[in-house]
Amino acid sequence: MIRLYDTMAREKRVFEPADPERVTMYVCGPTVYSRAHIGNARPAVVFDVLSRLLRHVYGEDKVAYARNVTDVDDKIIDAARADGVEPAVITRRFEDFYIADMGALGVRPPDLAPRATETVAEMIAMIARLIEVGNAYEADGHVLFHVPSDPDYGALGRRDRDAMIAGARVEVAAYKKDPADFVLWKPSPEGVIGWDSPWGRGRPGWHIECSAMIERHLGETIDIHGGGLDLIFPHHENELAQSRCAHGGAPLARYWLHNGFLSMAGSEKMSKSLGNVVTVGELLEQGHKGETLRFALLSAHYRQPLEWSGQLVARSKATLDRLYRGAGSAERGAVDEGVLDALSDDLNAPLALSRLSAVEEPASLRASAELLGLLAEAPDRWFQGDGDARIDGLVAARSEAKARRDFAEADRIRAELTGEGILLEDGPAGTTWRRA
RNA sequence: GGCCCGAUGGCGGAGUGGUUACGCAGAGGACUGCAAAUCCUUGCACGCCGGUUCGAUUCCGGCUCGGGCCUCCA
Repeated sequence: MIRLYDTMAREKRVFEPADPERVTMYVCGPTVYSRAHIGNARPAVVFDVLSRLLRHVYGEDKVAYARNVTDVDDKIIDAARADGVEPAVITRRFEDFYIADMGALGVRPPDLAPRATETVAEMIAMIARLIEVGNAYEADGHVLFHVPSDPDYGALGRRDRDAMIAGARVEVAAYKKDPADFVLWKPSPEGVIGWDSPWGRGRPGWHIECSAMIERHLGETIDIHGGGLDLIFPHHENELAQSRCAHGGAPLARYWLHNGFLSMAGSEKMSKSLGNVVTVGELLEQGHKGETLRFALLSAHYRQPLEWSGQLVARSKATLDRLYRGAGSAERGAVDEGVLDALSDDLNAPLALSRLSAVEEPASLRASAELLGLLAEAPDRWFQGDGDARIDGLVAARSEAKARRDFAEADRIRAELTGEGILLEDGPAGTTWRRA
Protein backbone atom coordinates (compact mmCIF):
# COMPACT_ATOMS: atom_id res chain seq x y z
CA MET A 1 0.00 0.00 0.00
CA ILE A 2 1.41 3.34 -1.07
CA ARG A 3 0.57 6.52 0.77
CA LEU A 4 1.37 9.93 -0.70
CA TYR A 5 1.11 13.42 0.70
CA ASP A 6 -1.38 15.25 -1.49
CA THR A 7 -0.87 19.00 -1.57
CA MET A 8 -4.53 19.53 -2.43
CA ALA A 9 -5.75 17.60 0.63
CA ARG A 10 -2.83 18.72 2.80
CA GLU A 11 -2.45 15.19 4.13
CA LYS A 12 -1.17 11.76 3.32
CA ARG A 13 -3.65 9.71 1.35
CA VAL A 14 -3.66 6.07 0.32
CA PHE A 15 -2.71 5.99 -3.34
CA GLU A 16 -5.13 4.23 -5.62
CA PRO A 17 -4.71 4.77 -9.34
CA ALA A 18 -7.81 5.29 -11.42
CA ASP A 19 -6.62 2.45 -13.63
CA PRO A 20 -3.98 0.08 -12.24
CA GLU A 21 -3.24 -0.99 -15.80
CA ARG A 22 -2.10 2.53 -16.64
CA VAL A 23 -0.85 4.65 -13.78
CA THR A 24 -0.32 8.17 -15.07
CA MET A 25 2.18 10.68 -13.73
CA TYR A 26 3.27 14.06 -15.02
CA VAL A 27 6.12 16.15 -13.71
CA CYS A 28 7.02 19.65 -14.82
CA GLY A 29 10.32 19.42 -16.63
CA PRO A 30 12.98 21.96 -17.51
CA THR A 31 12.78 25.17 -19.45
CA VAL A 32 15.78 24.56 -21.66
CA TYR A 33 17.85 27.73 -21.72
CA SER A 34 20.57 26.93 -19.16
CA ARG A 35 22.30 24.04 -17.43
CA ALA A 36 20.34 22.33 -14.68
CA HIS A 37 21.53 23.15 -11.19
CA ILE A 38 21.50 20.58 -8.45
CA GLY A 39 18.22 21.97 -7.10
CA ASN A 40 16.59 21.38 -10.46
CA ALA A 41 17.72 17.79 -10.20
CA ARG A 42 15.78 17.11 -7.02
CA PRO A 43 12.33 16.65 -8.60
CA ALA A 44 13.85 14.62 -11.42
CA VAL A 45 15.45 12.23 -8.92
CA VAL A 46 12.53 12.17 -6.50
CA PHE A 47 9.93 11.41 -9.13
CA ASP A 48 12.27 8.93 -10.75
CA VAL A 49 12.20 7.03 -7.46
CA LEU A 50 8.43 7.30 -7.37
CA SER A 51 8.20 5.95 -10.90
CA ARG A 52 10.43 3.03 -9.90
CA LEU A 53 8.22 2.33 -6.91
CA LEU A 54 5.07 2.48 -9.01
CA ARG A 55 6.57 0.13 -11.58
CA HIS A 56 7.58 -2.24 -8.81
CA VAL A 57 4.07 -2.27 -7.41
CA TYR A 58 1.93 -2.07 -10.54
CA GLY A 59 4.26 -3.60 -13.13
CA GLU A 60 7.09 -2.37 -15.33
CA ASP A 61 4.82 -1.53 -18.24
CA LYS A 62 1.86 -0.21 -16.28
CA VAL A 63 3.19 3.26 -15.64
CA ALA A 64 2.96 6.20 -18.05
CA TYR A 65 5.35 8.86 -16.77
CA ALA A 66 5.65 12.10 -18.69
CA ARG A 67 8.12 14.89 -18.05
CA ASN A 68 7.81 17.77 -20.45
CA VAL A 69 10.40 20.00 -22.05
CA THR A 70 9.46 23.66 -22.15
CA ASP A 71 11.12 24.85 -25.32
CA VAL A 72 9.20 28.02 -25.96
CA ASP A 73 9.55 30.74 -23.38
CA ASP A 74 10.64 34.35 -23.17
CA LYS A 75 13.84 33.42 -21.37
CA ILE A 76 14.72 31.17 -24.29
CA ILE A 77 13.97 33.95 -26.73
CA ASP A 78 16.22 36.29 -24.74
CA ALA A 79 19.03 33.74 -24.59
CA ALA A 80 18.80 33.10 -28.32
CA ARG A 81 18.89 36.78 -29.09
CA ALA A 82 21.89 37.27 -26.82
CA ASP A 83 23.76 34.52 -28.68
CA GLY A 84 22.52 35.62 -32.07
CA VAL A 85 21.08 32.20 -32.86
CA GLU A 86 17.68 30.65 -33.43
CA PRO A 87 15.81 29.55 -30.28
CA ALA A 88 15.99 25.96 -31.50
CA VAL A 89 19.78 26.08 -31.21
CA ILE A 90 19.46 27.01 -27.55
CA THR A 91 16.72 24.54 -26.75
CA ARG A 92 18.43 21.64 -28.46
CA ARG A 93 21.74 22.37 -26.74
CA PHE A 94 20.25 22.55 -23.26
CA GLU A 95 17.81 19.71 -23.73
CA ASP A 96 20.79 17.51 -24.61
CA PHE A 97 22.65 18.75 -21.54
CA TYR A 98 19.60 18.06 -19.38
CA ILE A 99 19.26 14.50 -20.65
CA ALA A 100 22.97 13.87 -20.09
CA ASP A 101 22.98 15.42 -16.60
CA MET A 102 19.91 13.52 -15.44
CA GLY A 103 21.30 10.33 -16.95
CA ALA A 104 24.44 10.80 -14.90
CA LEU A 105 22.24 10.99 -11.80
CA GLY A 106 20.70 7.65 -12.65
CA VAL A 107 17.39 9.19 -13.66
CA ARG A 108 15.71 6.91 -16.14
CA PRO A 109 14.25 8.62 -19.19
CA PRO A 110 10.52 9.11 -18.63
CA ASP A 111 8.14 7.20 -20.86
CA LEU A 112 7.16 10.44 -22.54
CA ALA A 113 9.12 13.66 -22.93
CA PRO A 114 6.83 15.93 -24.91
CA ARG A 115 8.09 19.28 -26.16
CA ALA A 116 5.90 22.34 -25.92
CA THR A 117 6.68 23.34 -29.50
CA GLU A 118 5.29 20.03 -30.69
CA THR A 119 2.05 20.51 -28.82
CA VAL A 120 1.03 23.97 -29.96
CA ALA A 121 -1.96 22.71 -31.97
CA GLU A 122 -3.37 21.15 -28.81
CA MET A 123 -2.77 24.35 -26.88
CA ILE A 124 -4.62 26.39 -29.48
CA ALA A 125 -7.49 23.92 -29.40
CA MET A 126 -7.67 24.10 -25.62
CA ILE A 127 -7.57 27.89 -25.61
CA ALA A 128 -10.36 27.99 -28.20
CA ARG A 129 -12.36 25.66 -26.01
CA LEU A 130 -11.84 27.90 -22.97
CA ILE A 131 -13.10 30.90 -24.93
CA GLU A 132 -16.06 28.86 -26.10
CA VAL A 133 -17.11 27.86 -22.60
CA GLY A 134 -16.67 31.37 -21.27
CA ASN A 135 -13.54 31.03 -19.18
CA ALA A 136 -11.24 32.98 -21.45
CA TYR A 137 -11.39 36.08 -23.62
CA GLU A 138 -9.39 37.79 -26.30
CA ALA A 139 -8.05 41.26 -25.62
CA ASP A 140 -5.51 43.32 -27.48
CA GLY A 141 -4.02 40.33 -29.30
CA HIS A 142 -3.80 38.30 -26.10
CA VAL A 143 -6.02 35.56 -24.85
CA LEU A 144 -6.50 35.58 -21.11
CA PHE A 145 -7.98 33.16 -18.65
CA HIS A 146 -10.64 34.97 -16.66
CA VAL A 147 -10.07 33.95 -13.08
CA PRO A 148 -13.44 35.16 -11.68
CA SER A 149 -15.16 32.83 -14.15
CA ASP A 150 -13.85 29.85 -12.20
CA PRO A 151 -15.38 29.66 -8.72
CA ASP A 152 -13.00 26.87 -7.72
CA TYR A 153 -9.87 28.83 -8.55
CA GLY A 154 -7.40 28.97 -5.66
CA ALA A 155 -8.07 25.59 -4.09
CA LEU A 156 -4.60 24.19 -4.58
CA GLY A 157 -2.63 27.18 -3.40
CA ARG A 158 -5.20 28.01 -0.71
CA ARG A 159 -5.44 31.61 -1.66
CA ASP A 160 -8.33 33.93 -2.01
CA ARG A 161 -8.66 36.52 -4.70
CA ASP A 162 -7.81 39.51 -2.54
CA ALA A 163 -4.61 37.90 -1.36
CA MET A 164 -3.58 37.12 -4.90
CA ILE A 165 -4.20 40.61 -6.08
CA ALA A 166 -2.69 42.26 -3.04
CA GLY A 167 0.46 40.22 -3.47
CA ALA A 168 0.84 40.68 -7.20
CA ARG A 169 4.31 41.87 -8.03
CA VAL A 170 3.63 42.67 -11.61
CA GLU A 171 1.86 45.73 -12.81
CA VAL A 172 -1.57 44.83 -14.10
CA ALA A 173 -1.83 45.14 -17.84
CA ALA A 174 -4.61 47.44 -19.03
CA TYR A 175 -6.20 44.79 -21.25
CA LYS A 176 -6.95 42.47 -18.32
CA LYS A 177 -10.55 42.36 -17.19
CA ASP A 178 -9.40 41.28 -13.78
CA PRO A 179 -5.98 41.72 -12.17
CA ALA A 180 -5.72 38.00 -11.51
CA ASP A 181 -6.29 36.99 -15.13
CA PHE A 182 -3.35 35.24 -16.74
CA VAL A 183 -2.13 34.83 -20.27
CA LEU A 184 -2.97 31.81 -22.40
CA TRP A 185 -1.73 33.25 -25.68
CA LYS A 186 0.31 36.31 -26.46
CA PRO A 187 1.18 37.99 -29.72
CA SER A 188 4.63 37.54 -31.22
CA PRO A 189 6.05 40.57 -32.98
CA GLU A 190 8.05 40.26 -36.20
CA GLY A 191 11.23 38.29 -35.60
CA VAL A 192 9.97 36.47 -32.52
CA ILE A 193 9.07 32.81 -32.64
CA GLY A 194 5.35 32.33 -33.17
CA TRP A 195 2.56 30.23 -34.57
CA ASP A 196 -0.54 31.21 -36.50
CA SER A 197 -3.69 31.06 -34.46
CA PRO A 198 -7.27 32.35 -34.56
CA TRP A 199 -5.97 35.31 -32.55
CA GLY A 200 -3.11 36.10 -34.85
CA ARG A 201 0.51 35.04 -34.86
CA GLY A 202 1.69 34.42 -31.34
CA ARG A 203 2.98 32.02 -28.76
CA PRO A 204 1.53 30.22 -25.77
CA GLY A 205 1.68 31.32 -22.17
CA TRP A 206 3.58 29.13 -19.79
CA HIS A 207 0.74 27.39 -17.97
CA ILE A 208 -1.23 26.21 -21.00
CA GLU A 209 1.71 24.13 -22.19
CA CYS A 210 1.46 21.60 -19.43
CA SER A 211 -2.32 21.39 -19.62
CA ALA A 212 -2.17 20.61 -23.34
CA MET A 213 0.65 18.10 -23.04
CA ILE A 214 -1.10 16.27 -20.24
CA GLU A 215 -4.36 16.14 -22.16
CA ARG A 216 -2.67 14.84 -25.29
CA HIS A 217 -0.42 12.23 -23.75
CA LEU A 218 -2.06 11.14 -20.52
CA GLY A 219 -5.71 12.15 -20.62
CA GLU A 220 -8.02 14.58 -18.87
CA THR A 221 -7.42 13.36 -15.33
CA ILE A 222 -4.07 11.93 -14.32
CA ASP A 223 -3.14 10.10 -11.16
CA ILE A 224 -0.14 12.09 -10.03
CA HIS A 225 1.08 15.56 -10.87
CA GLY A 226 4.46 16.50 -9.47
CA GLY A 227 6.82 19.43 -9.37
CA GLY A 228 8.63 21.84 -7.11
CA LEU A 229 6.99 23.58 -4.22
CA ASP A 230 7.24 26.92 -5.96
CA LEU A 231 5.05 25.70 -8.79
CA ILE A 232 1.97 25.31 -6.61
CA PHE A 233 1.13 28.91 -7.25
CA PRO A 234 0.65 30.14 -9.85
CA HIS A 235 1.72 27.43 -12.28
CA HIS A 236 -0.21 24.44 -11.01
CA GLU A 237 -3.15 26.49 -9.84
CA ASN A 238 -3.48 27.87 -13.37
CA GLU A 239 -2.90 24.52 -15.05
CA LEU A 240 -5.58 23.05 -12.89
CA ALA A 241 -8.06 25.82 -13.67
CA GLN A 242 -7.48 25.62 -17.41
CA SER A 243 -7.76 21.88 -17.61
CA ARG A 244 -10.75 21.61 -15.32
CA CYS A 245 -12.66 24.31 -17.17
CA ALA A 246 -11.77 22.85 -20.57
CA HIS A 247 -12.84 19.39 -19.48
CA GLY A 248 -16.25 20.08 -18.02
CA GLY A 249 -15.06 20.02 -14.43
CA ALA A 250 -12.92 16.88 -14.51
CA PRO A 251 -10.03 17.32 -12.06
CA LEU A 252 -6.57 17.52 -13.59
CA ALA A 253 -4.84 15.30 -11.09
CA ARG A 254 -5.92 12.99 -8.32
CA TYR A 255 -2.76 13.50 -6.26
CA TRP A 256 -0.55 16.58 -6.25
CA LEU A 257 3.02 16.09 -5.07
CA HIS A 258 5.54 18.85 -4.45
CA ASN A 259 9.17 18.60 -3.52
CA GLY A 260 10.92 20.97 -1.14
CA PHE A 261 13.89 23.12 -1.99
CA LEU A 262 17.60 22.83 -1.83
CA SER A 263 19.51 25.59 -0.17
CA MET A 264 23.18 26.41 -0.24
CA ALA A 265 25.16 26.83 2.94
CA GLY A 266 23.95 30.16 4.25
CA SER A 267 20.42 28.83 4.10
CA GLU A 268 18.95 30.83 1.31
CA LYS A 269 17.28 28.88 -1.43
CA MET A 270 19.30 28.00 -4.46
CA SER A 271 18.04 29.86 -7.46
CA LYS A 272 19.24 31.26 -10.69
CA SER A 273 18.10 34.75 -9.84
CA LEU A 274 20.12 34.74 -6.61
CA GLY A 275 23.13 33.40 -8.46
CA ASN A 276 24.00 30.90 -5.73
CA VAL A 277 23.66 27.84 -7.89
CA VAL A 278 25.94 24.95 -8.54
CA THR A 279 25.14 23.02 -11.67
CA VAL A 280 25.07 19.28 -12.02
CA GLY A 281 27.66 19.65 -14.75
CA GLU A 282 30.05 21.50 -12.44
CA LEU A 283 29.68 18.88 -9.73
CA LEU A 284 30.39 16.09 -12.20
CA GLU A 285 33.42 17.97 -13.52
CA GLN A 286 34.71 18.22 -9.97
CA GLY A 287 34.91 14.44 -10.05
CA HIS A 288 31.82 13.60 -8.06
CA LYS A 289 29.97 10.59 -9.29
CA GLY A 290 26.40 11.11 -10.40
CA GLU A 291 25.26 8.40 -8.05
CA THR A 292 26.87 10.19 -5.12
CA LEU A 293 24.89 13.30 -5.99
CA ARG A 294 21.76 11.21 -6.28
CA PHE A 295 22.33 9.69 -2.86
CA ALA A 296 22.80 13.17 -1.41
CA LEU A 297 19.54 14.34 -2.96
CA LEU A 298 17.74 11.38 -1.41
CA SER A 299 19.23 11.84 2.04
CA ALA A 300 16.42 14.13 3.16
CA HIS A 301 12.71 13.53 2.76
CA TYR A 302 11.55 15.04 -0.53
CA ARG A 303 9.19 17.52 1.12
CA GLN A 304 11.83 18.77 3.54
CA PRO A 305 14.40 21.39 2.71
CA LEU A 306 17.88 20.06 2.07
CA GLU A 307 21.03 22.06 2.57
CA TRP A 308 23.60 21.27 -0.08
CA SER A 309 27.19 21.14 1.10
CA GLY A 310 30.51 19.51 0.38
CA GLN A 311 30.12 17.60 3.61
CA LEU A 312 26.83 16.14 2.42
CA VAL A 313 28.47 14.95 -0.79
CA ALA A 314 31.44 13.45 1.05
CA ARG A 315 29.16 11.65 3.47
CA SER A 316 27.09 10.30 0.63
CA LYS A 317 30.16 8.92 -1.08
CA ALA A 318 31.35 7.22 2.11
CA THR A 319 28.01 5.56 2.66
CA LEU A 320 27.76 4.43 -0.93
CA ASP A 321 31.24 2.92 -0.75
CA ARG A 322 30.09 0.79 2.14
CA LEU A 323 26.91 -0.26 0.36
CA TYR A 324 28.90 -1.23 -2.74
CA ARG A 325 31.13 -3.41 -0.60
CA GLY A 326 28.10 -5.02 0.95
CA ALA A 327 26.42 -5.79 -2.34
CA GLY A 328 29.55 -7.02 -4.07
CA SER A 329 28.77 -8.49 -7.43
CA ALA A 330 25.60 -10.21 -6.30
CA GLU A 331 22.74 -10.63 -8.74
CA ARG A 332 19.46 -8.91 -8.04
CA GLY A 333 17.38 -10.75 -5.44
CA ALA A 334 14.19 -9.87 -3.62
CA VAL A 335 13.44 -6.32 -2.56
CA ASP A 336 13.71 -5.85 1.20
CA GLU A 337 10.31 -5.28 2.82
CA GLY A 338 11.61 -2.59 5.14
CA VAL A 339 12.97 -0.56 2.26
CA LEU A 340 9.78 -1.02 0.28
CA ASP A 341 7.63 -0.02 3.25
CA ALA A 342 9.67 3.12 3.81
CA LEU A 343 9.31 4.21 0.20
CA SER A 344 5.65 3.32 0.22
CA ASP A 345 5.09 5.75 3.08
CA ASP A 346 5.17 8.98 1.14
CA LEU A 347 8.51 8.16 -0.42
CA ASN A 348 10.50 8.21 2.80
CA ALA A 349 13.86 7.87 1.12
CA PRO A 350 16.00 8.70 4.18
CA LEU A 351 14.32 5.91 6.12
CA ALA A 352 14.67 3.61 3.12
CA LEU A 353 18.37 4.46 2.96
CA SER A 354 18.85 3.63 6.61
CA ARG A 355 17.07 0.32 6.18
CA LEU A 356 19.19 -0.35 3.14
CA SER A 357 22.23 -0.19 5.40
CA ALA A 358 20.74 -2.95 7.50
CA VAL A 359 20.08 -5.33 4.62
CA GLU A 360 22.56 -8.16 5.05
CA GLU A 361 21.87 -10.32 2.06
CA PRO A 362 23.82 -8.94 -0.95
CA ALA A 363 21.23 -9.93 -3.56
CA SER A 364 18.48 -8.29 -1.58
CA LEU A 365 20.63 -5.22 -1.02
CA ARG A 366 21.18 -4.84 -4.74
CA ALA A 367 17.51 -5.21 -5.62
CA SER A 368 16.43 -2.83 -2.88
CA ALA A 369 19.02 -0.26 -3.90
CA GLU A 370 17.80 -0.46 -7.47
CA LEU A 371 14.41 0.73 -6.31
CA LEU A 372 16.20 3.89 -5.24
CA GLY A 373 18.30 3.95 -8.39
CA LEU A 374 21.44 3.15 -6.42
CA LEU A 375 24.22 0.57 -6.77
CA ALA A 376 23.75 0.82 -10.50
CA GLU A 377 27.37 0.17 -11.36
CA ALA A 378 29.54 -2.90 -11.09
CA PRO A 379 31.64 -2.60 -7.91
CA ASP A 380 34.93 -2.59 -9.83
CA ARG A 381 33.74 0.28 -11.90
CA TRP A 382 32.43 2.16 -8.89
CA PHE A 383 35.73 1.88 -7.05
CA GLN A 384 38.22 2.02 -9.90
CA GLY A 385 36.50 3.74 -12.79
CA ASP A 386 38.02 2.78 -16.11
CA GLY A 387 40.88 0.89 -14.49
CA ASP A 388 44.53 1.72 -14.91
CA ALA A 389 47.33 -0.64 -15.92
CA ARG A 390 49.97 1.63 -14.39
CA ILE A 391 48.25 1.48 -11.00
CA ASP A 392 47.87 -2.28 -11.31
CA GLY A 393 51.61 -2.45 -12.00
CA LEU A 394 52.49 -0.37 -8.96
CA VAL A 395 50.22 -2.45 -6.78
CA ALA A 396 51.91 -5.61 -8.06
CA ALA A 397 55.34 -4.12 -7.39
CA ARG A 398 54.25 -3.27 -3.87
CA SER A 399 52.98 -6.80 -3.34
CA GLU A 400 56.39 -8.13 -4.37
CA ALA A 401 58.10 -5.75 -1.99
CA LYS A 402 55.78 -6.87 0.76
CA ALA A 403 56.50 -10.52 -0.04
CA ARG A 404 60.21 -9.96 0.53
CA ARG A 405 59.33 -7.92 3.64
CA ASP A 406 60.69 -4.71 2.16
CA PHE A 407 58.08 -2.62 3.93
CA ALA A 408 59.91 0.62 3.31
CA GLU A 409 59.51 0.16 -0.44
CA ALA A 410 55.94 -1.10 -0.06
CA ASP A 411 55.00 1.93 1.99
CA ARG A 412 56.75 4.24 -0.44
CA ILE A 413 54.61 2.92 -3.30
CA ARG A 414 51.49 3.11 -1.21
CA ALA A 415 52.23 6.70 -0.22
CA GLU A 416 52.83 7.61 -3.84
CA LEU A 417 49.43 6.23 -4.81
CA THR A 418 47.74 7.81 -1.82
CA GLY A 419 49.04 11.12 -3.09
CA GLU A 420 47.13 10.48 -6.28
CA GLY A 421 43.95 9.68 -4.41
CA ILE A 422 44.37 5.94 -4.78
CA LEU A 423 43.72 3.90 -1.65
CA LEU A 424 45.08 0.38 -1.25
CA GLU A 425 43.46 -2.38 0.73
CA ASP A 426 45.24 -5.59 1.62
CA GLY A 427 42.79 -8.44 1.84
CA PRO A 428 43.09 -12.21 2.10
CA ALA A 429 42.86 -12.47 -1.68
CA GLY A 430 45.56 -9.89 -2.28
CA THR A 431 45.65 -6.14 -2.59
CA THR A 432 42.88 -4.13 -4.20
CA TRP A 433 42.77 -0.44 -4.92
CA ARG A 434 40.12 2.21 -5.23
CA ARG A 435 39.83 5.88 -5.91
CA ALA A 436 39.13 8.07 -2.90
C1' G B 1 0.53 41.91 5.29
C1' G B 2 -1.73 36.85 3.54
C1' C B 3 -0.87 31.53 3.02
C1' C B 4 2.32 27.31 4.24
C1' C B 5 6.36 24.54 6.31
C1' G B 6 10.21 23.43 9.81
C1' A B 7 13.03 23.47 14.79
C1' U B 8 15.83 16.17 17.08
C1' G B 9 22.74 14.17 19.76
C1' G B 10 29.46 17.08 16.84
C1' C B 11 27.06 16.92 11.80
C1' G B 12 23.07 14.82 8.53
C1' G B 13 18.45 12.82 9.26
C1' A B 14 14.04 9.27 10.48
C1' G B 15 10.52 8.14 14.03
C1' U B 16 7.48 7.58 18.33
C1' G B 17 2.28 9.17 24.01
C1' G B 18 5.98 5.30 28.03
C1' U B 19 11.26 0.41 26.01
C1' U B 20 15.36 6.57 22.41
C1' A B 21 16.31 4.63 14.09
C1' C B 22 20.17 4.83 10.92
C1' G B 23 24.39 7.16 8.59
C1' C B 24 28.91 10.25 8.81
C1' A B 25 32.55 12.00 12.03
C1' G B 26 34.88 10.90 17.05
C1' A B 27 36.72 7.47 21.08
C1' G B 28 38.26 2.35 22.67
C1' G B 29 39.16 -2.73 21.10
C1' A B 30 39.88 -6.97 17.49
C1' C B 31 42.34 -7.80 12.86
C1' U B 32 46.94 -5.85 10.05
C1' G B 33 54.29 -5.59 9.19
C1' C B 34 51.88 -0.54 9.43
C1' A B 35 47.51 1.00 7.24
C1' A B 36 42.84 0.58 4.74
C1' A B 37 38.48 -2.16 4.82
C1' U B 38 35.64 -5.10 8.16
C1' C B 39 33.71 -6.54 13.00
C1' C B 40 32.71 -5.34 18.31
C1' U B 41 32.00 -1.51 22.07
C1' U B 42 30.84 3.62 22.98
C1' G B 43 28.03 8.44 22.66
C1' C B 44 23.61 13.65 28.97
C1' A B 45 19.20 14.49 21.38
C1' C B 46 14.47 15.94 20.85
C1' G B 47 13.86 25.30 20.41
C1' C B 48 11.18 28.11 24.71
C1' C B 49 6.64 28.66 27.92
C1' G B 50 2.12 26.77 29.29
C1' G B 51 -1.90 22.92 28.84
C1' U B 52 -4.04 17.77 28.29
C1' U B 53 -2.16 13.05 30.46
C1' C B 54 -0.32 8.44 35.39
C1' G B 55 3.44 9.82 31.70
C1' A B 56 5.00 14.31 25.92
C1' U B 57 10.40 14.81 22.07
C1' U B 58 5.65 12.86 20.20
C1' C B 59 -1.13 15.81 21.16
C1' C B 60 -3.12 21.21 21.96
C1' G B 61 -2.16 26.63 22.58
C1' G B 62 1.24 30.63 22.73
C1' C B 63 6.21 32.40 21.82
C1' U B 64 11.04 32.65 19.53
C1' C B 65 14.00 31.53 15.51
C1' G B 66 14.61 29.72 10.48
C1' G B 67 12.69 28.67 5.55
C1' G B 68 9.19 28.81 1.26
C1' C B 69 5.19 30.95 -1.87
C1' C B 70 2.21 35.49 -3.00
C1' U B 71 2.05 35.49 -11.12
C1' C B 72 11.00 34.47 -13.42
C1' C B 73 12.05 30.09 -10.39
C1' A B 74 12.48 22.61 -9.11
